[in-house]
Amino acid sequence: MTPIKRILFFGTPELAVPTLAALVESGRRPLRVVSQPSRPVGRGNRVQDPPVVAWAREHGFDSSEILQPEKVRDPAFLAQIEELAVDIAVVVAFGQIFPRGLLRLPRLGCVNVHASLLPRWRGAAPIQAAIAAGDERTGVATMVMEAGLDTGPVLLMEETEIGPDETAGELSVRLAEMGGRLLVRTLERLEAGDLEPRPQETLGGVGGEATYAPRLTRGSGRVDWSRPAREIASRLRAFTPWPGLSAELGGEPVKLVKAEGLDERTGAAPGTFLGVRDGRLAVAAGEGTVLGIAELQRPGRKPLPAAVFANGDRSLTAKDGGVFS
RNA sequence: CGCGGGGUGGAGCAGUCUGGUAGCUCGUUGGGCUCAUAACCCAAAGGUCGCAGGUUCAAAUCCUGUCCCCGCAA
Repeated sequence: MTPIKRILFFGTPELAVPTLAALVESGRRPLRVVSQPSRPVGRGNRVQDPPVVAWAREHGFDSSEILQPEKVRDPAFLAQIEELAVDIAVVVAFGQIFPRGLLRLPRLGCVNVHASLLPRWRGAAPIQAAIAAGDERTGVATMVMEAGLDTGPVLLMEETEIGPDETAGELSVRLAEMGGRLLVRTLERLEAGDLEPRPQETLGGVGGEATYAPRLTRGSGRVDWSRPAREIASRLRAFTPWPGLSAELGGEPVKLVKAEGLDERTGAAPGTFLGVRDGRLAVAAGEGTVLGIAELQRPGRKPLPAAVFANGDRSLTAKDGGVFS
């Protein structure tokens, strides 16, 4: 028995909130909640607290318990942490790389909640990467952090299926909840002393080979019409709700909001608009496949069901129009 | 004063730069065709062009102000 009482929580976005909530609900209220600094965000450039900070404030954490260091490797911040003499640090989607010094500070080290079946999809965007790659299963893992990014030994891992129509946004919500519960179980078992960290190389390929999921870039992804429809649809789900996937029609950008592969073949050039099928725009994709776009959006406009979009959009009916690129 | 898009009949849009009393697709209503139809044909109804003011012989269109909606700042 090694009681784990003195806990530090590191997290920033919405994705991290359920984990913090699970900690608090399980009676392990962190000593401090650490997030990225509040920055001017949103229309009008107003300063907004990150979701984790907002949640903490609403749940009884006062300002002295919330830390928002510009850089965690700042000596003053590290000294502050050292003084707290914590047992463990819990990290989920924090957004800054931990220096070695910080990794060593907690008595039991730092535990990260990562949304993939390690060692598959290490890195910043594991959820999106899994969907984009067409994976049927993914999960969450708790692991002991070490200097390499997401390379540390795994404590617990839990799998789940990726729904055929599930978007990254939807899957994130589920995994965040799962991650919170998994973390609590991890702490319980660490406390009980019956949990051995397993190096990722010894996991027997649960998550497959080690792969890396790079941070998604700002700005929308671009449809590659030469790819099969199913692949385009997977990428779309992975990039929903952010950063989105767009194409060009009639010289203007269009964002795909919802699409799927159709049971239809065509000899038409990729990108060619084939007509409306059951409320979807059928567009030729790679290898003779056909993509069915159910919902799409013009810049500055709201998302429209394909049938409605087709009524107003002239590019589709123009003599030489009707080609996506 | 962070950057940008938009507000035109019930829905989605064009028209605004190069002022001249409003157009397209869908929907709605009536009629026709058909064994029948969400299909097709014909016809009709429906808009103070966000709001206010200004310029003009004339403003959806130009100018000024104002309200509202939305995207981005990863």
